[in-house]
Amino acid sequence: MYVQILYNELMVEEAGYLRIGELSRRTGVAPELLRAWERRYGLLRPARSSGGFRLYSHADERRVELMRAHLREGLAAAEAARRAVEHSALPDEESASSAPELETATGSLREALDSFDETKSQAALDRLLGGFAIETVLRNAILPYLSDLGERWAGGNATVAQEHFASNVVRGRLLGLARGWDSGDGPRALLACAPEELHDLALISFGLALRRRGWRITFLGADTPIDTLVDTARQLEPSLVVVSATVRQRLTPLVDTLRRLRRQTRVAIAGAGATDSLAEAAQVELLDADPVTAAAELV
Amino acid sequence: MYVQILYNELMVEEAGYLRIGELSRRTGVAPELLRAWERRYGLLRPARSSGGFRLYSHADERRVELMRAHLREGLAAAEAARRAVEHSALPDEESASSAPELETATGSLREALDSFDETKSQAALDRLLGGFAIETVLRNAILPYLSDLGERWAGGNATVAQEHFASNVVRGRLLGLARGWDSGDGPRALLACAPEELHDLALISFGLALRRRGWRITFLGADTPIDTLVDTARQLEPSLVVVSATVRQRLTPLVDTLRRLRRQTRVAIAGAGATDSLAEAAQVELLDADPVTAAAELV
DNA sequence: CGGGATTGTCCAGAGACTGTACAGATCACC
DNA sequence: GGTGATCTGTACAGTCTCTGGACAATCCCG
Repeated sequence: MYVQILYNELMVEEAGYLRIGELSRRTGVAPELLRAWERRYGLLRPARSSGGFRLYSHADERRVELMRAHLREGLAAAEAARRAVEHSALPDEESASSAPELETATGSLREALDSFDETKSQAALDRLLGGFAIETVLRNAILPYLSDLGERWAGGNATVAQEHFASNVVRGRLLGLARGWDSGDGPRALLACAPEELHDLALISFGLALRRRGWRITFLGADTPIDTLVDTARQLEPSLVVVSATVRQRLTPLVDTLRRLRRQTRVAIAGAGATDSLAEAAQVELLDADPVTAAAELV
Repeated sequence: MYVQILYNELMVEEAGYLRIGELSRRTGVAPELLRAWERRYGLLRPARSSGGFRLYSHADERRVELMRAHLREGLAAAEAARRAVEHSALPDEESASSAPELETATGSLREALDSFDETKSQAALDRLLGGFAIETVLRNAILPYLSDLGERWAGGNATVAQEHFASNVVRGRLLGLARGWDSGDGPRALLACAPEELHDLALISFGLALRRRGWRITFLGADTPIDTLVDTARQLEPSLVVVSATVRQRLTPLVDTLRRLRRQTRVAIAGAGATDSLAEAAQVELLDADPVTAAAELV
């Protein structure tokens, strides 16, 4: 199923569909500048319409976002572009023969994690992260594997130890990618799991996806008491606070506090435990898509 | 081995990327002075853009930080530069004269973590891990900081959020160092925190220290149910199982199970919650030193 | 204390880097 | 056919950086 989704996305990407004005509006970068970046640094490789208009893909849009993020960090334009190009796999690289490769690598990741083989797991993650954009890896490999593992556990076909082992390998890797995610001058997001909630990987994924869009992330992690979250929000004055939980019960007691917090900051709840009615009761936003999509929709 | 890894890392990131203005902003050293330090002491060896602009690498940035630290200590500029160059060329050198440097870097780590500054924290960790053996960093910087943070929290001088934030930064870093720690052909250790126990950093530290002595590590992490630990021990047949907890109560219910597990494997308990009487009751070993020392004494 | 060495700062003129602007032509769509 | 968007190519201004040397404050040592 995920492979199918990937294919569809890639088709759309390959088809190219944004003209320069629309890309400019979305990214806030002047058309002249977009052309200059293309000419000078090869940042973008738009397809062309029959009449010669540039047609940009999702990947192009992402590259512009990356470029802007790097500029905010203070890098020179030439260097920012070099990194943006390097860091986001070229669309043809990611599409042509790679959907099977994605599937293969995901398969070996699953196998390695299931059998407590850390070294092989890291190698599989290397292949994934080396060949695909991080959003792709999260959405198509890591997150599906984790939720599948949860289901297998519920069905008695996986152990808690496997889940713990896999979580720690993945957590280390994701936190490694998170390095420096609080730098720059984008809006700041404060992320925390609800009290008693120990599943932080989806929240880290969300942070990474948000980071790619220029946000600054402050991550408090699992089992964060609501009082200290409120205090920290007051101290850091983030543009957004996200509280995540896998089950409803862990969010229910927070409703009143979140509603109060809502008066000073934008607040959202996320995770399988975040329901429509809870969001309504607390008068906060609901992030109900997968972490990568949620980050994309947030902007 | 770790030195080798570090070297490789430095090689990879050797590519220049910061222009002089940005390096100046980041380090707080005027551009003129940066050029003067390069000209007079050879402190920096920036690459050049095609047009002749200096392009500095991470290593250069670190050298400037080192230089500044030495200047703050009162060294003359020439001497400070000499040390900065020498030290950054030999990251594993732990001379007597570097104790102040260890202290300085630990200070900036504390400051950065306390104020939710992830980027600065990582930079401080870079300096620590670049300049000292990992055991030194764990024993003299990271673990003391964490226990101090715990005490400050108990005394009302630190928040849970600070503890959570710091834990996640450090956890990401340590798990990054843990990469591949299950490979090789040494004896295998299976590490887990007791049920409900969420503090896993000391246990990770212990795993890293053990790894340096040739062990293979399988890490299950926080809040591991005892049943799945026993199952996994049966499956992996490790040479040693370690269960860790910060308070006694989390180990007490495990005594009987551990005694049974003892019949098939060597077992130890660790952490502040592991007491003499518990170890005796369960007939298992007691690791009561700090993680690094405990690993050294285990052999 | 005096004199030399050290060290942080400053400058001018030239060139590099980068965002923006414009002219004249073409394209897309009603 | 008209209107708005986009095309190419070039130009330009503002900012940053370069080199090489000068200079004043400070330090060190006899």
